[in-house]
Amino acid sequence: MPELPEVETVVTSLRPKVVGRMIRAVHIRRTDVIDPPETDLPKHLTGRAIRSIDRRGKRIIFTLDDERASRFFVHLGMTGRLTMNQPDSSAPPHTHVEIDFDTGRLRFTDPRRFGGLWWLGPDGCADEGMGPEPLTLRSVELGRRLAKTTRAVKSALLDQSMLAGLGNIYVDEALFASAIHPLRPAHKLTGDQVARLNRAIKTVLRRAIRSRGSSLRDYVDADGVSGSFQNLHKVYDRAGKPCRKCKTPIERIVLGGRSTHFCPKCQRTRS
DNA sequence: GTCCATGTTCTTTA
DNA sequence: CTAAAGAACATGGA
Repeated sequence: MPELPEVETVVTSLRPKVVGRMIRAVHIRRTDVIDPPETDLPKHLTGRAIRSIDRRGKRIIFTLDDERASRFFVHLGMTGRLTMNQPDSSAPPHTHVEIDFDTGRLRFTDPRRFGGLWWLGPDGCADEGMGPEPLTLRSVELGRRLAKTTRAVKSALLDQSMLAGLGNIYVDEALFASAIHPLRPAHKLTGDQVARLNRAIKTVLRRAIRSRGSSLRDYVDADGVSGSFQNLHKVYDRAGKPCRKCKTPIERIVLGGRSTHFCPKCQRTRS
């Protein structure tokens, strides 16, 4: 479900509800979504206030208002939700963690449990294994990174240590917007193609954020509201439908085990 | 029953 | 040794 635009939307919708608020209680309903496993989350969080909430890649980072700036982050995996609810409201199925504020109950639910909560501790840093942020990345730096691998550009862009925050939807959309074939080896992109790709990534992500993300199945923001960018997808989940630019049927292939959508006419630079 | 799914990580292969 | 490809994880919907 959640890629950079969805996570950004969760963060901005959650921020005014939790920043500056005191944590009154923490309920762990499944310990195996917490990492490290022995973390005593209620001990760390109860009585502390939230200083800030930020996004890094697909991670939602909470910084506590203690003198040591303790941190944890939530990753939504495929089906995770982070929503603010009425105090004392009862938990729906697959609720794993609840954090109570005076103003409401923050709830992490995740049926597939690919997501979780990671305790980072004092001065914790959520950057490990994360590539640069795509919204501020310069074209030369993207090119420098892509030149280091022979993998298909689609697979390279999905790698969070290459670039942090893109997932299957937005990689397909960005490759279409820059007219690059997903199978093209990353190191073979021309300078012009890298520049186009870098621009396309930013444009697609900004538009998706403006639409509050794509809701294909599970995704909602902190208020439980769906996004609408799925209506503006040009290739993702449109196999067999006419390309919005040239009417050629959109193709679907499997690349690295992931469904991959592209227009065979608009995205011809294959090798 | 089958296949598929917005993500990550571990294992296997080259 | 490293990079790349593949499998695995858990659940629900079509």
